[in-house]
Amino acid sequence: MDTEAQDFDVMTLGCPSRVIMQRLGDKWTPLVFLALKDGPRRFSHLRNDIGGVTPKVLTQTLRSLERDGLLNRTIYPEVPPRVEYELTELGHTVLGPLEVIRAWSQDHASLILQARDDYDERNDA
Amino acid sequence: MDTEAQDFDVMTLGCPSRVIMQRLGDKWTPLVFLALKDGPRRFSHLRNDIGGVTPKVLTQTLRSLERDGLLNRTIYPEVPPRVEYELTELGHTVLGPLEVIRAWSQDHASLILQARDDYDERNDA
DNA sequence: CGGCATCCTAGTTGATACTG
DNA sequence: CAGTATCAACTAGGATGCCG
Repeated sequence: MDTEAQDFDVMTLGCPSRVIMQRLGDKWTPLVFLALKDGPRRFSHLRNDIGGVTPKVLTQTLRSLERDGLLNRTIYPEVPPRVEYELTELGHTVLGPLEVIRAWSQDHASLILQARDDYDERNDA
Repeated sequence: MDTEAQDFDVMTLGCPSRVIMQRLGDKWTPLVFLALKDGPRRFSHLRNDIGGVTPKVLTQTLRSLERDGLLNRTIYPEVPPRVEYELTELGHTVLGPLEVIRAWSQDHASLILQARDDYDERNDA
C-alpha cells in the first residue's frame, strides 16, 4: 500500500501529528529516550540517569510512551521484582531526530544564555 | 577558539541545555519556526499560519525567542503599524533539527495512533 | 495592526508517604 | 524494587477587552 501519510500537517489545529510532536518535546520524553538508547534499563536505573525526575512522573512518561508503541515494558516475575524498559523498533527511529535536538541544545546553550543576558541588559538593566 | 561546550549535559538536573531543549519542544515554538522558515513574516500572518494560536500566546512565544537571540523583531513606523519577525542566523540553525522532528511526527503519526488504539483496546476495551 | 492587561481554569508537576 | 496514592502548588494557556 502507498503511504498517504501527507494528510498530516503540524501547522493545522487538531492534526494528530502536532500532538505527536508535542509528546516528543515534553519535559521528560527526550531524556527517557536518551537513557534507553543503549538498551534495556530498569526503572531505578532510569531514575538515577535522569536527574531530577520523580517516580510518579517517570511512570507517567513511561506509560505514555508504551501506549504510543515507542517502548516495551517487561516484568520479570522474580523476587525482588524486576521491570525493564526497552525501545521498540519504532522507538529507535526517534533516536536520530532526538539526538540532533540534544546536540543542538548542548552546542548552542552558551550562545543562547548570552543572548538572554544581552536582551535583559538592554531592556531593564 | 575551541568549543568547550561539552560541560552541558541534558541529563543533569539544572543544566541550561535542558531548558533550551525544553523551549524547542514547547507547544508553539516549533510551529513559529516553521512559519518563519521562508523569510520575514508579520504578526497577523503568523497568527493565520499557525492554527489555533491566540495572540497572547503568540506574543509570549515570539518574545521568548527574541530574548534567546533566535529571531529579530522589526517595527516599521508606519500607519497602520507593521511589525515583522525574522529568524536570526542562530535561529536558522535550529531549522534543520526541527524539520527532522516535524518530518518524523508526520510520517509516524498514523503508526502511533494505531498503537494507541491497540493499547487502549488491550487495557480497558 | 499589533499588541498588552486582566482574570481565570485546567492540566502538569512535585513532595511526601505508603504498598504489593 | 517498582511503583501508587494523596495533596499542594504552579503555571502554561485561553477568553476577553482596551490602547497606541
